[in-house]
Amino acid sequence: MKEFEKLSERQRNILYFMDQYMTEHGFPPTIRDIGAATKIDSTSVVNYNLNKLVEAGFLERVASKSRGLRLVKPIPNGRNVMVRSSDTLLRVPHIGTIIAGQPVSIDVDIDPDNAVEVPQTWLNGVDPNEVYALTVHGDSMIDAMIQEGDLVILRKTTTARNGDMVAVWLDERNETTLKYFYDEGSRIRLQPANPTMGPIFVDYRHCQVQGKVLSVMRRLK
Amino acid sequence: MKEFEKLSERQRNILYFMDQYMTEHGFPPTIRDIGAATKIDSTSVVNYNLNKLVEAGFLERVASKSRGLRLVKPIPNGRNVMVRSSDTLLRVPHIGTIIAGQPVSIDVDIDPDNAVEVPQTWLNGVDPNEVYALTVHGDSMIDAMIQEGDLVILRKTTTARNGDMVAVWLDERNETTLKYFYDEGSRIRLQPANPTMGPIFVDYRHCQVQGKVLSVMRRLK
DNA sequence: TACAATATAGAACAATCATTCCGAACATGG
DNA sequence: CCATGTTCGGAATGATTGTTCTATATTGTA
Repeated sequence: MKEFEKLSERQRNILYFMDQYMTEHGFPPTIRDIGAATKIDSTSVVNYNLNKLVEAGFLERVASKSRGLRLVKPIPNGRNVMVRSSDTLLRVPHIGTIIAGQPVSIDVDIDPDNAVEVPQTWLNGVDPNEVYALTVHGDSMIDAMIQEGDLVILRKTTTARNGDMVAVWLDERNETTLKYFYDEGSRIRLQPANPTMGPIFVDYRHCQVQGKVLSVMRRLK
Repeated sequence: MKEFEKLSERQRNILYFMDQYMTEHGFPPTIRDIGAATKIDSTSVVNYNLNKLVEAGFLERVASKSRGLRLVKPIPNGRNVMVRSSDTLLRVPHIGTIIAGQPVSIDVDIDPDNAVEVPQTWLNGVDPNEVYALTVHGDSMIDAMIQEGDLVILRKTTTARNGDMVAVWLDERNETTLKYFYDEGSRIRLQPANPTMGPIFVDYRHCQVQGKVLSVMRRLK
C-alpha cells in the first residue's frame, strides 16, 4: 500500500507495535510503552509521531486520556485483530435445519445461545431482526448449489420478487427447496442455481415462500 | 448462562458497560469511568467488584496499569466484539480471482485495502497470516458446488491431505480447479464435490496444490 | 547558501488513575 | 442475638501517564 510506505520508519514501527500490543493485551499501550518499544526515549517525540499518524488516518486519539489510542486502518502484514473494522459481527439466530421433506420450521422462542455470528455485510442491508439461519440437511439442494452442512442466511418473508433465491414449500410435492423465483403470471417458475438443470413450474397457490436467501456459507473440514 | 446470573447487579452492569465502552472506544474504561456509569462513586468499590469479576472468570486485570482490563468471556446480549474469546472479524487479503484457465496468482505485496472481513471461526483455527481470499469467476467450478461470484477462503499451502478440498493447478489441462484431494499412490484422484460427477485422475507431477479451501461464502443479490 | 518546514531530545508540569486504608453497613449462619 | 464474612463509602496517597515548552538537529527548497 502506497500510503503506508509514505510513513517514516518510526511511524511504521509504532503501528506495528500498536498492533502487536493490542492483540496481546487487549488495550492500547502508553506513550512510554511505545517509546520503549521503538527506541524513542522522548515522550514528546512519540506524541509528535502519534499525531502524524492521526493525520495520516491510521490512528484515532482521545486527548488527555491514558491509552486513548486506537488503530483505525489495517496495516500490512499485521494481525489487525483489534483494528476497528468497518464491518460488525451480528448474532443471527440459528433456528434449525432445512430438509427437503419438511417445511422450514421457525421457532418462536429463540435461544440466544443458539446463534451464528455473521458479518453484517452478508445481510445485504436487511434488518437483522428479521434474519435467521438454517443448516442444510440432505443432498437435495444440490441443484441450488448448496450441499449438506451449508449455513443459509435467510430473511423472513412470505413474498418474493423475480430473481430472488427463496426457500419455498411445495405442498404438492411435499418438499422444501431453494430456487430462484420467477412469477410468470399464470404460474411460478422455480429455477435451480445450477444452469445444467431445468426449472420446475408450480401454481402460486402451491408455492409458499418461507424466506429469501441472503447468503450461503460453507465451512470445509 | 448460569454463571452470569450468579453475579450481583453491579457486577453485571460493569460487564455491560465494559462491553459497550470497548466497542465504542476500542480501549477499556478506567475505574472512574466504570464508577460513573454504574453509579458507584467509590473507586474502591469498583475495584472490589472488578476483582470479583476476575475471580468469576469474566475479566483479566493487569495490576497498576491504567485501563489494564479485558473481557475474556462473552456476556449475554452483549456486543462481545472485543471479547478475547468470542468470534472476531479478521481482515483476509483478497488477492484476486480464480479462473479455470489460469493458475491462482498470489501477489506478494498485499494491499490491505483489498481485504474481506471474515469471522475468525470460518478460518478453522488456521493462522490468519496464511489465509487469503479469492473470488470465483466463470462457471467451471460447478462440479465443486461453487459458482460465479463465490468468495473462497484458502489457506496457503502446497501440500494436501486426503479429503481436503484444494485449489490445484493442472498444467496438462491448463486449468485451475477446486476438488477434493486423494493421493492414491500412483496417482492423484480429484473428486468433485458434486456426487453426480465423476473424479479425474492425474499424475502428482502435474498436480500443483495452490491452497486448501477453508470455507466458501456466497452472497445473493 | 539561507530560509522554512519537519523531526528530535530533554525536562518540567499537570492531570489521570490505581491502590490502599479505615470504618460502617449489610448479610448469613449458628 | 452474636459472630463472621461480604459489600460498601470516602478520602488520601503515590505512581502512571499525557501535555507543554524550549532548544537543537535534519531535511527540503528557493
